[in-house]
Amino acid sequence: MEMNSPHEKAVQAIMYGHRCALRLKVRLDDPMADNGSVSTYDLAKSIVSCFSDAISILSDKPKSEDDQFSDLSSRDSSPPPTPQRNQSKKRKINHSGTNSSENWRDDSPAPIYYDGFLWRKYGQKSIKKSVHQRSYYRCSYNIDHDCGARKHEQKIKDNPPVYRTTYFGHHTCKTTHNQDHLFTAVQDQVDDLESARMIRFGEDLVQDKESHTRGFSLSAKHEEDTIKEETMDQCRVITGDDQDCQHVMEENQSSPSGSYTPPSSSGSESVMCDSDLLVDNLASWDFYNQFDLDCARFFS
DNA sequence: TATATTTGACCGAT
DNA sequence: ATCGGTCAAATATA
Repeated sequence: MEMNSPHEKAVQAIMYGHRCALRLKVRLDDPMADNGSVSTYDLAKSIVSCFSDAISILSDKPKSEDDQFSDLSSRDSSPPPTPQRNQSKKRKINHSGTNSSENWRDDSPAPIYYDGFLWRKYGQKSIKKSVHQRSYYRCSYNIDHDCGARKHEQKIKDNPPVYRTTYFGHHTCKTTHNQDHLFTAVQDQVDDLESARMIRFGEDLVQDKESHTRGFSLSAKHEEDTIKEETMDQCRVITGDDQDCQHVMEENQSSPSGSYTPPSSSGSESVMCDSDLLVDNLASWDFYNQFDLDCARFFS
């Protein structure tokens, strides 16, 4: 099963947000039950971002479904990375001296926090034409799998913010190992917390995830943190107030934004893939809904 | 201590 | 000489 249609992406975004919301609720119900590795603010921000994503995807349907995503992937053997989770405009670019079929540009209102691949930052430069610096990333499997994929990311516009990510080369690494660690990891955290609660309701959704023994870091998270600090700095200049910055940033946020720090995992031997995640989620979706109703009744 | 990021140096292209 | 991309030592982080 492929995870390509906008509908499926929207469903995933909503499910991700739902998991974050569940965790937030768990924490609000019983602050001691949570290990506190993720701040309440970050959880809330993730929830807002996920719904923004879903809304963006669904409201974009009339024009983008046919000509942008499907068309480009079917025409080219090296499509942009999937799953794509931000509202963005993808464009093939011509770059003299390189194979243009392997280069992609992606503009989005927020830094891409997860594009299906793991990246390692290897440089950052001031660019003549822009006040914003450009960050350089290469595939985290650059050495392990001799993967030559790279990307640049740069904020190219303020108000509304536009972040341009340009992809170069194609991934020769095993993408099933590269993709979906974030979702897997996030789901692990939420599942752990949910398991504890669901037992109270006589249910047992504990699943063998194997992921807590793995260790990896998400460049995208740090990438986002950098941008976040830059944005905060800009806000401070204007408002001189950190709380205002938080509000402004929250309103401008339109992607899950990496605020949710996943647990460590080495990822290199993960076998979790799209279909696993989707089936798993769909299987528990009805239960989650019922669980919400039960909780609402129980705590009201 | 291992791994990732930061940041000035280096280098090729123009 | 300047610019943009990459390297790699220093630094940060878990």
